[in-house]
Amino acid sequence: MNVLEKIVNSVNSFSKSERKVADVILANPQTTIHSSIAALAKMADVSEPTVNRFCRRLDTKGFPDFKLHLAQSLANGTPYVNRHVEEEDGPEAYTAKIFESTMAALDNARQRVDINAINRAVDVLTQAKKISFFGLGASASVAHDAQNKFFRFNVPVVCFDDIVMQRMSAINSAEGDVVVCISHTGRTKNLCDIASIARENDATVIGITAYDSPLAKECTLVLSLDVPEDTDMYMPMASRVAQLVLIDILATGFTLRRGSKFRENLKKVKDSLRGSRFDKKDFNS
Amino acid sequence: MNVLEKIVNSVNSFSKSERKVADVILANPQTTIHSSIAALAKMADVSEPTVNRFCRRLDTKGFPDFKLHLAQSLANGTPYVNRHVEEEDGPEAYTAKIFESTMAALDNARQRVDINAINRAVDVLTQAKKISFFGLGASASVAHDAQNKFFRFNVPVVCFDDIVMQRMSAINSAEGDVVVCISHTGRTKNLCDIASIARENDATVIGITAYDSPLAKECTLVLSLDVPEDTDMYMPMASRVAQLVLIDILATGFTLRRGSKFRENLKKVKDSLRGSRFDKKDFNS
DNA sequence: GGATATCTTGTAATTAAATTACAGATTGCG
DNA sequence: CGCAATCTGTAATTTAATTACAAGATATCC
Repeated sequence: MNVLEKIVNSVNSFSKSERKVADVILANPQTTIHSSIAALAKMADVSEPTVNRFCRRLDTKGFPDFKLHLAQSLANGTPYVNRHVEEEDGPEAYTAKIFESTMAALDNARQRVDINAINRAVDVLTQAKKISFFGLGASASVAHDAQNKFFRFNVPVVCFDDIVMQRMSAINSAEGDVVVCISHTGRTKNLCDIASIARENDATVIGITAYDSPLAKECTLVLSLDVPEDTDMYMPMASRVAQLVLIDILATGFTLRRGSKFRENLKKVKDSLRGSRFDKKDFNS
Repeated sequence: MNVLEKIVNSVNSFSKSERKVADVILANPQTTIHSSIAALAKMADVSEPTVNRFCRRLDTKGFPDFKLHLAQSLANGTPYVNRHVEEEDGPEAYTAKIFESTMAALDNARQRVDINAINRAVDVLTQAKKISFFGLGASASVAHDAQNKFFRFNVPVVCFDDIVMQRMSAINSAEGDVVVCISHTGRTKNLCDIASIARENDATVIGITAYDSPLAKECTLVLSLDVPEDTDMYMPMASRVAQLVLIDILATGFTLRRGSKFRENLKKVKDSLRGSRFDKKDFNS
């Protein structure tokens, strides 16, 4: 866990002097990592061994080790201890906060993601006769993006953001088909229906959704991200970015499984765009 | 700059012994930050002052300071010094690498993004009579996502991923309308045309695209991200995530500008979904 | 309410680590 | 081949961190 957070959490278990140390560190974390134990002790108006004991209490080997941990915490972002956007934030503040909170969400997702599930999903996808991506609302754009990636693999891919089309498509699915249902909450009724219908028709259903949600229950395989959504803005933000990265991972896994010969194929797809674009050289000259 | 990268870059300017040190550090960066200068010197089979000189050469104050910098570099991700996915990577490796490279790209974008441009874009958007989002290919899903965010603001929003519709829409634009063109490379001919047409019809054109690209030239205001795309996969990945975060930022800026009363409106939009979802309580019971 | 036990905190001594100064070795160049 | 410049290591010095111990504060129990 992040040392800074750890300090905040265990602030109650500190003694009076240790608390002084905590306050000084939280107030100037950046200064702390460039200070000696003597300097910090002076700032907090305590003795050097107290600082040392403080470090030990946070499960570090000593002061230098503590500084290392602190440096890592600081590197991981958050000059804003609070990453939530607030009313009075200017452009600089909210821009930084959104970048930071998105990165933090990704970091979180990385740690929690189930590698085995990803591997199995890639298995299933590589063997699919047809792949369908379904999402509604904000998740629809994720589904579109997935389509855009997977159609390059020369596999039949469909993507619908319309309930009726999704339903018809699901009813027509058969064994060997893979249906990917995308929903952050996993509580969208229509999408649960789709998953259920697809399963009844022997398709494999992969859910990119919250673990333990109604949708998850309907799926053959669940890829759970569990990104805590910042509800301040009443919009899906970080969760959707994590979903996209997951799509990237699946697509990458897919190409790796297919081998390097297959990769050349992707290059062809990319090169096919050349005619529709301004050439780099043309433009520079 | 990241110390690890710095080491890799300046590997040529090192002397023989310094290079030994560099090799050892690059091979076991995690071990390094927990070693004393003596231990590291032994591992690299050099003397302690050599290690110290090595640290100084990288613009750090000395060995402890160097360790601090190294710790920060490591915290920012990359246990994989090379973040590029490789043929022989297993699921664990490529999953981690994609998360890491995406986060690195976001961090990079955060540092380069032009706050003033964002602020002006928010200005323009808040005053728009109508907002149009246009993108093609991979950028189309970003445009969809933008639509999904901005339509909540009760502003007329359109989004087309079809060149003909885009063109018609652009021709119909008028003063006070804002057209947002999204393209990573900024070299998609059709989209450049759209931007040009929209401008001729007095719309304000915001480009989310590469600085100094043909598309950028056609825009009133450019939001440049300059995320270096990992071309190994021949697919837009990190760049598109950065674009999405930029959309989040614009949407957030928009709501902040409108004030807290407006925010309640967003809650209403979100609450309107309730009927289409399984209730949390229903499900848990 | 006082005495004892426990927990805190600081001082001083010790140990460990990093840095500097200097000298020997190596390499490059005339 | 020899001089100069650069590199590298040894040993001394300095600095920083830790430990041991004692004094003070606080709580507890009779």
